[in-house]
Amino acid sequence: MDSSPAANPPPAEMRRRPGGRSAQVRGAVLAAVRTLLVEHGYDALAVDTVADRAGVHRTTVYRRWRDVGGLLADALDEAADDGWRPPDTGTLHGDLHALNREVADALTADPSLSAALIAASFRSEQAARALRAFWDDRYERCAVVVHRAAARGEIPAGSDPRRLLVAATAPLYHELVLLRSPHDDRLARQAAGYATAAAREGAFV
Amino acid sequence: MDSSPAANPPPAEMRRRPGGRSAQVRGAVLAAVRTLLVEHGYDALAVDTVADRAGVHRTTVYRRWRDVGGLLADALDEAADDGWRPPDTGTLHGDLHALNREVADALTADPSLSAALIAASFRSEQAARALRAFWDDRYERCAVVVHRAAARGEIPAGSDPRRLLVAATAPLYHELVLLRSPHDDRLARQAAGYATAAAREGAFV
DNA sequence: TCCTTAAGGCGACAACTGTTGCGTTAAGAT
DNA sequence: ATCTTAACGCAACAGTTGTCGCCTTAAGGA
Repeated sequence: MDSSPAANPPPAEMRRRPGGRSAQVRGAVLAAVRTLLVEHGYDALAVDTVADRAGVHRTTVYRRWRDVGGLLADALDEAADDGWRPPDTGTLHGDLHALNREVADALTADPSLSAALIAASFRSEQAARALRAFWDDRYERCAVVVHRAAARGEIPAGSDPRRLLVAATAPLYHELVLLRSPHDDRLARQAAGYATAAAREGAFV
Repeated sequence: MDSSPAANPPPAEMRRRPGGRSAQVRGAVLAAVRTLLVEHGYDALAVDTVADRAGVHRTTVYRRWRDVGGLLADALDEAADDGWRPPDTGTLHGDLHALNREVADALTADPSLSAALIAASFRSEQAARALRAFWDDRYERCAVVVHRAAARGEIPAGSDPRRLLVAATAPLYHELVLLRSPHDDRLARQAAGYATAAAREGAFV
């Protein structure tokens, strides 16, 4: 490749040794994580298995990612930069319902990255941090849903977006993740429903 | 049903060999579980550690409880028969707030049995089942809170107790368990608040 | 081209997890 | 008092998880 002596601008925003072996290893390992997760679900995600599949030595994975949670966290970070945008259906209830449907789909997908990360977050500090960052980002992006509703006059101005959004989505997480209830679209709709009702009453100002 | 020739009344409700060695072993093991959980938290709850503390052989624990989740599940079953009753403050909001305070206390206790069980439920089917049964029981007992509110005319008759209770408690679980937010009594109060508001609007009928 | 040095490869290791076969104990029945 | 048998104790075992020290590789700078 180009080995020009002068004017050697760093190719990307990555420091250290950008295009080198490290990057290749990281790519191979994260690819292995994704593949194994899709093929065999969370249970297949042992550090050994991932290293094996990536053609990399165990110790390398242990040193760079520490545990399965670290692997998932890194994989999530890479995936979080998608240009996801919240739904815009024209009503608060419609937006929240659509949002809850997305949440339900993510949680009940066959090998669910979300579910895997939640499980991992109880065993790995890295995974817990990544999950929290992911959710913070999502709630941030969703704030516009609440602002639009306020602008339309559906709910009082000054309603706290995060609290409203948590109120709308939490029952779904509670049923699907903690109580392991079977998935039912009524859950998504009803949760959106009473969050909307409470918001109209000014419960989030 | 009973086809025993002579009247042979079973001494207690436990079958098999009630007062014998099995019962002693079970008692010792569950006591060890409680002790270790209080002293060192969930992390100290390895099968080996429990067996050691109980003065019982490892294999015995593995055969009877299978894993840590099984131990926690059994410990929870024993503890679930306390005569717990929901608060009765005179208003729906007061009851829900008091309830949420109890939930928050249970979740933020230093070594929290609840938190340990939630974590274990992701790794053990037994623990997941026990936790679900525990919650079902609690929601059942709490239904009276909703019925009283309806009787007082605070909320429409026919409001679904379970859905209302989930709506009131889920945001708390979401913040404390999933998002790991720092504990703040406002969480408990606000969640009780908008569940009450939505209930008044008839969102749970 | 050569040098420096993170990062990766390798093997050994200890600790933990879970299972199996077999002998022993003791609860409850005759 | 004796018998039967479920449950326990025991030891050996295999598989997994995570760490360590040491050597080798190759990226990037001179």
